[in-house]
Amino acid sequence: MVRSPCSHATALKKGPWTPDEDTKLIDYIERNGHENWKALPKLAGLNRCGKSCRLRWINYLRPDVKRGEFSEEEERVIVNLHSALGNKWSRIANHLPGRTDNEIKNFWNTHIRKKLLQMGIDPNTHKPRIDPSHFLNLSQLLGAAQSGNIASPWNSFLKLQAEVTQLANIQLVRNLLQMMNTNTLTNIENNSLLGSQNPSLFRALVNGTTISNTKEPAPISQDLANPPVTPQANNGFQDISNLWGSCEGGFGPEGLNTNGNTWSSSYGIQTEQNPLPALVSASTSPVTSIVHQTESKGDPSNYSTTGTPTSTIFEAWEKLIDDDNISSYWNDILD
DNA sequence: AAGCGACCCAACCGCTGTGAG
DNA sequence: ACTCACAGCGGTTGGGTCGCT
Repeated sequence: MVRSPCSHATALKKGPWTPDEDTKLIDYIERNGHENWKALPKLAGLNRCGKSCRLRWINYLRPDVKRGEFSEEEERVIVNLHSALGNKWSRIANHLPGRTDNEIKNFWNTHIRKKLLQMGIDPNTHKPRIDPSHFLNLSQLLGAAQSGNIASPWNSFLKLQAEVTQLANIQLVRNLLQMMNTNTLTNIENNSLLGSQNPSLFRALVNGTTISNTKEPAPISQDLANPPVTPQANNGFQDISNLWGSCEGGFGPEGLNTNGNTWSSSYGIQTEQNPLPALVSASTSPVTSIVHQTESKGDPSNYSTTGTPTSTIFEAWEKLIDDDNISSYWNDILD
């Protein structure tokens, strides 16, 4: 392996760049360009290696570098792209004019990563950090609740309400996971998603509908068709899928789920309609209350531009998790 | 005000990809 | 086919800054 000249050129200066060095580098590149980074420092009168000059120019001195805080839109794009591309910072940076891979990488590690972790989402897999055993416990709880002795109409109502609430919560988890595993594979690098928040994506979250690309037949790149997926993440997905299958039976034939579709056993893209019916009324579920708030705004396209409190996946999660009524419930699932 | 730890980010390091010879 | 040199990428580091005690 050929080592970088910088690694053994100890006579060359390292560390932070001085304003004088910056000026020299800018002046030279503006006059002569940067076709040969190796030769550039000597020609520009800099005691730096070419690699260092290149990095300084690309990450800081380039005139089109955008400085300052990342916007919410940029953050959203980064998350969407990262969910499909992984730590391909350079490719992500291609979609954010003026932002460098280094800057995006730093922003991810210092801000987004923490944010995702706080929300109970694994920043590597973009899936909720779920211990399958918790889901088993939940399944058992639901089964026990359903098989409990119903002593009175009031008791029956309370049980039904609890079940409906939990069903709605589970459906949100399901929609999130489905969306993360479907939408990101089919829509990333598609301008309809990157340019602004995708209304379909949010509808999928709140309604349980599956994103499809019927309006956007843009070809899927090879990377997106075969995204990097860790075996561990895949297993977790299957576990949840299986669990959901068991929950379907548990909720009975009263119309809560009658379609019979099941999750794909892998990261295959589901193109059929969502097997789940519409959620129950908003008054009975904290989840559907979120849905209700948003849908009441009318045109789904409004979700993206008005900055409503539930306009992103993150915010939907945050709202849900922050709700005192169900915080303990989510802690069980997400912690 | 001082000490300390957490955080941020520019820069470095080491590796891979690629093209020329 | 092979070697070499360079560009580019992603992970990591360390110095500066900030906030808390």
